[in-house]
Amino acid sequence: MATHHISQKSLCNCTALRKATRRVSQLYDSALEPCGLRSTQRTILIQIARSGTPPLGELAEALVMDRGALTHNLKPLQRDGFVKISVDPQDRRNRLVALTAQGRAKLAESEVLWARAQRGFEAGFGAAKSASLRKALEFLVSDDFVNAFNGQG
Amino acid sequence: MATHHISQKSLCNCTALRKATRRVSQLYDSALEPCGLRSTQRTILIQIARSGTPPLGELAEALVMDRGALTHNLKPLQRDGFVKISVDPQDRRNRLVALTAQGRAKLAESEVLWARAQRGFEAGFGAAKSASLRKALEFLVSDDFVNAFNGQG
DNA sequence: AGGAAGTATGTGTATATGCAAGCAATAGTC
DNA sequence: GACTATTGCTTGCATATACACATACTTCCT
Repeated sequence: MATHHISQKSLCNCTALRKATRRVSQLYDSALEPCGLRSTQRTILIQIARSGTPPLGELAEALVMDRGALTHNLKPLQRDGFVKISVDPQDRRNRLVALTAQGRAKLAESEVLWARAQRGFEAGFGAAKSASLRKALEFLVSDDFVNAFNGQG
Repeated sequence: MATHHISQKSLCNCTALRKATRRVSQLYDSALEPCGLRSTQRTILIQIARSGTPPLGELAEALVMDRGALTHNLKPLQRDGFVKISVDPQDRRNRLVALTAQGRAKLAESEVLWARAQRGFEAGFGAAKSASLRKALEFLVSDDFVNAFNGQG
C-alpha cells in the first residue's frame, strides 16, 4: 500500500507521560490547594523527612531532579520557613537540607488532603493497576532503563 | 503492632508520574537536541500538523494543556518561525494556529531523532509494555478518569 | 440599537525544570 | 605546601506550566 494512515493518537511515550502528568498533577494540586503546598513541594518535604538531613545532591538524586532545579524549588520552601539549609561542617561544599518544625507541621496538615487525592486516583484507576503503574514508572527512572535507552544494554 | 514501618518508596501516583516524566523527558530532549526542538515543542508542532489549523483552545485541549500555558509555549515557536497565529475571520475571538513551511521542515528534521529516542525507550521498556503504558496514560487524561477521581463516578 | 452574558485569548505572576557557566571547597600530586 | 583536578552548589537563562484577571469579540434579549 502506498498511502500510510496517520494515526490521530500519538505513539510517543514521552508525550503520553507529559500529558498524563499535567492532568494528574493538576488534580493532586487542586486537592492540596487548601494547605498551600503543590505536589512537587510536598514530595520534596516528604523526601527530606525520609532522608533525615540529606545533602542537596543526594536529595536531588532521590527526587530524580536536576540539582539546579532543586535549588530553585527549595527557595519558596525556605522563604515560607518549611526547610532550613545549612553548610555541612564536615565538608563545607555540602548543603544540608532539613525540615523545620513548621515544615513537619505543614506536612502533617497536607496528609489528609493528599490521601483524598490518592483515593480519588485509585478509585478511577484501580488500586492494583495503580501499584503496577507505579512499579512501571519506577523502572523508568532506574539505571537499567537509562542504560538500555542509551544502547548500553 | 504499635510501630508502623515507613516505606522508603513513595506510594504517591503523582510523584511517580512526575519523576518518570522528568527522567524520560530529559532522555527524549537529549535525543532531540541536535534539531533544537524540545519534546514539548515537537508535540505541539505534531498536534498542529494533525489538526490542520486549529483554534488555540482546541489545540490546548488536544494537548491536555492550559490555554495560557499554550500561549506561552507558542511564543518561542512563533519567534523561530515554525508556527503562524492568525485571527479567525469567521470569529475574531479565535486564534488559528498553523505550521509554516519552516515548521514542517523542522518537524521532518526531528523525525529521525525522535525515532531513535522512541526505539531507545522500547528497547528498555519493551514494545508491548510501552503500548500498554501509553494506553494507561491515555486513560488518565480521559473524562472518565477525572470524574471518578472527583467522586462523580 | 444597546447593554448583558458568554466565549476565546492574552498577560502577569509564581512555581517547575534543565543546562551551562561560575564559585567555593576538598582531594591529589609532586 | 602549592598547583591541579574534582566535587558540590549557586546563578542566569530559557522553556514549561497553571491560575486569576483583564481584554476583545460575539450572542442574545429587549
